[in-house]
Amino acid sequence: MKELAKTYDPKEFERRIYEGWEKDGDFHAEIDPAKKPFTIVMPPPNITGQLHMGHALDQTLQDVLTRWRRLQGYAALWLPGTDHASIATEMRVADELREKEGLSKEDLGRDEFLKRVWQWKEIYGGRITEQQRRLGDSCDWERERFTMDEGCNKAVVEFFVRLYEKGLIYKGSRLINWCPTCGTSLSDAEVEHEDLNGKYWYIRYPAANGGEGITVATSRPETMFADVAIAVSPEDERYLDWIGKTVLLPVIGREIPVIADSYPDPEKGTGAVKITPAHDPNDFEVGERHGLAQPVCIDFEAKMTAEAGKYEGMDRFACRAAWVDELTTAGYLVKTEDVVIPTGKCYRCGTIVEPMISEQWFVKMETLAKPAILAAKRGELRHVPARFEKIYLHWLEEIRDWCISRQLWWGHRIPAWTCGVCGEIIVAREAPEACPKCGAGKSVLVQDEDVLDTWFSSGLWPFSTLGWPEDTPDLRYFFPTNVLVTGYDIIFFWVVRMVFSSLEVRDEPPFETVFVHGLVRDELGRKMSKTLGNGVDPIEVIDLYGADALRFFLLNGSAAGGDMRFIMKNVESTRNFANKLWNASRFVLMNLGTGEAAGQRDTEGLSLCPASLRDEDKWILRTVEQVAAEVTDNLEKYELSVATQKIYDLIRDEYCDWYIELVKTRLYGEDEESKKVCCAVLVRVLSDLLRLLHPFMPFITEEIWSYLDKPNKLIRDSWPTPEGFAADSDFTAASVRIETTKEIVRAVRNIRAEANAPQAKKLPILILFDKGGGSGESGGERNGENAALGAGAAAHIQALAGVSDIGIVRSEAELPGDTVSAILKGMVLHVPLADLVDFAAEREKLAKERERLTGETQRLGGKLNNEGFTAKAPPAVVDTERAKLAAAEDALAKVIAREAAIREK
RNA sequence: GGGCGUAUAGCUCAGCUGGGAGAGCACAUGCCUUACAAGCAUGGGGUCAUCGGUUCGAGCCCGGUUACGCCCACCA
Repeated sequence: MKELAKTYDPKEFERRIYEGWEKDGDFHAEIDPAKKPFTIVMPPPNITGQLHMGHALDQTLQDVLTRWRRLQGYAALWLPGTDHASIATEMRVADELREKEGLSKEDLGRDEFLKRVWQWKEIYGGRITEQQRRLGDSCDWERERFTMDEGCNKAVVEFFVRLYEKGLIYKGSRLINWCPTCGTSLSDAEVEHEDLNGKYWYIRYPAANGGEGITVATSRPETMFADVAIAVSPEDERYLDWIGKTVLLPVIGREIPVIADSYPDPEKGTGAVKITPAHDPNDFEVGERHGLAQPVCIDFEAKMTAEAGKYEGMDRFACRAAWVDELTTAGYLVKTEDVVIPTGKCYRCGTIVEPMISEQWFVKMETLAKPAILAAKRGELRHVPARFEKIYLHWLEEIRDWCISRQLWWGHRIPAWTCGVCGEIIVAREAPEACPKCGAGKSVLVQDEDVLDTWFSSGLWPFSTLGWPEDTPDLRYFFPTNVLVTGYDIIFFWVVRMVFSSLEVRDEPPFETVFVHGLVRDELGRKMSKTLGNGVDPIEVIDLYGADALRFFLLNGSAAGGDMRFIMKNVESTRNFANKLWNASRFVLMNLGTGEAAGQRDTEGLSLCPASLRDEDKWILRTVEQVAAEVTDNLEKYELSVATQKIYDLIRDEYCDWYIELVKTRLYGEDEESKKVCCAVLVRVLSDLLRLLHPFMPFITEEIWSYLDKPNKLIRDSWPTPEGFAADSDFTAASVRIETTKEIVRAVRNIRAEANAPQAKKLPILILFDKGGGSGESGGERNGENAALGAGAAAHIQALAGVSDIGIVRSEAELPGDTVSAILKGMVLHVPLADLVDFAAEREKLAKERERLTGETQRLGGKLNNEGFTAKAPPAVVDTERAKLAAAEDALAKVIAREAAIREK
């Protein structure tokens, strides 16, 4: 006979359970016309490294949703994969190459370098999927994808060509963000802004005719070498006379015009702005408007060009210092001002980005963004929590053309060829055989060296992974997907791109819901990062406490898109919860084991004949059903942490602390029939609890389930469905009786603890029922009293509260003098404690209680006398308040009576 | 310069569409009760940041203030 081990040891079974699922294909989603599909496409982790705690949260949320829907009978597909992460991976591999072999990627050459990256991908990609297995991810590994696999590559090329053919992709020379360290262009999203301490240098540009000239402020004096004009506002009276005249670049002596443009703001700086089209986005636009030249004084390595004269070859910042010195000496520096400068930095390496003019490929955003904005506004795309829609819309409304070419090797090569003879650009799905314009042969057609922004391919992820551009069965069945789970930090990087890409080729959003979660921070609330070294490895936590405990902890703390702190010690409590369930199950199994064949352990199917059920059985069945309904509702609303909490309470409080305790007298008793019934209920309820908990704690639930001799595995079983217990008046009445019993037990325990009565000593109790309380039956008070408590109540109270005898008294007069009392609904409970009774303390307690109840009755009375309340509040609320008042008045009367009774003691 | 979030028990945080505040940890007391000391029982502890408004009624809705945090942004 199988027994659960004495201690919960997740290491013992988590791997085994996972291997079993995988081996049996339990994660595989079959297309089934009889079932509804449920699809989540996993945000592909970068192959740059390993999963961190944020991934663990992200993955757990997705796994909960997937497992839950799978239990509900959906064809649930969670499609996994990894991202090639063009720039990030290339940097990592190049770093490794430099450190280990002292080689640059150029030393290796493109082909050889790419081989190395593919090797890296094998190692790190495998490491990531291994971590996902440890977490318990129930994703369909048979459908695993990679953003650079054949199918995804095909999708990227197809998408590129289509956009190009529609005129939505163009090649042009424009001002882009350039990272001198990574040696590539960047999209706007890849630039992070940071406020740095800097200066404004006020520099005088003398008039060409030898006059005083114009003073301008600049934070970047080193760009002066590429100045082509001074711009002023046409409405700025100070400079009206200057328009059309010229000034000289100080020291350099080059003559530049003063032009009028709408860009300068008279309120800012000196009102006059130096114009450097090649190194500033605003100036670039001004330059375009006025047809100005675009001299370049900083090159792609952030060094000064020949334009800077003697500074040629100098680093841009070194040049700045030297140049300011020279200007100062020459008397052109008017003043300086300390100021914070918002500075753009490369999101990968932190280098200050240099705006550069460069020929790049761009996606025209305006036409693509519009439908994506509409989809959200029409509600075809829902954000949870809703406030994140603002971030999404804001980004789309502000969006500018997207620079998609990168001067890198690792990524999707741009499907464009240039004809060496006539210069024609050919964009095609496959390498062209000849130039369509001049007919030149293949040998002179050169493919663009650049690769695409990594987000270009991830934007296609929800459908490229399902087979697009082919019209596959998977695509037809599983697309559009149901929900996208992601952190708020990549909404604009990624979510918007998936939406407009999908709208472009599929004419519908790629998912119904974007479920947004927050970041996992360290114990001090700081972002976990490599540089701080404060990251916690999920695997480390799993090794210590188990994957289930980690998952439950993450879920519990991940409410409503907010950030959460990861506190290692607190994972202990969820591990302890798992241990609790483990032991409760062990207890149930031990009791089932007695004298029964192993094959009969699954007593769930035993008909639960209502007549044979006791109050506590009905109560727990009803409670579980209610909570199951609530949990289902919470999951539908993506309130995962609320659901987690409810299941926790149900298992811990109701099942373990109450039901199992209530049932022990029967299990240890002589009544075999009753024993059988409660065993059936124990197993039945345990089964439902395991079903409810499985999405959250998949391992332990599957492991325990395996001891229940069920016909199938839990992962493929079903979600609990209501059977009408909650609505059954018989079950409801039984539940009320159990709640009363619990009240009495708690009251006795309280009295015992407060009075310091020995734990082991059995105490008698006396119950003074309210006059007429619970009666109404012809048999008189006695029957009414029994009805209030139920047949099994006495045994329950005796067992759980350490009570010897339960006496019923009719009046205060029948009581012994030395009791401690508790005022309960419909009764006063007395515990005779003889010399242990502290009447002074008792009076104090009662006085306090009287005060509280007096306040409460006044408050409620006032409320109910207020016509505004009775007229306007919903009837149900008024009824509740009336009942509360009645209860409070009743309790108050009893308190006063009790006070009177012990006044002389 | 815009936008957003958070402020609730000593700590970390819940609190669903407004009807007198909860959990975990910590703390105190008593228990080796035959599933569990990774446990059981009991208890103490909160003018729900602040000011004002709406309402019969506000932790929750509205406005102001303060503190901390985040995001976006091409201002010399």
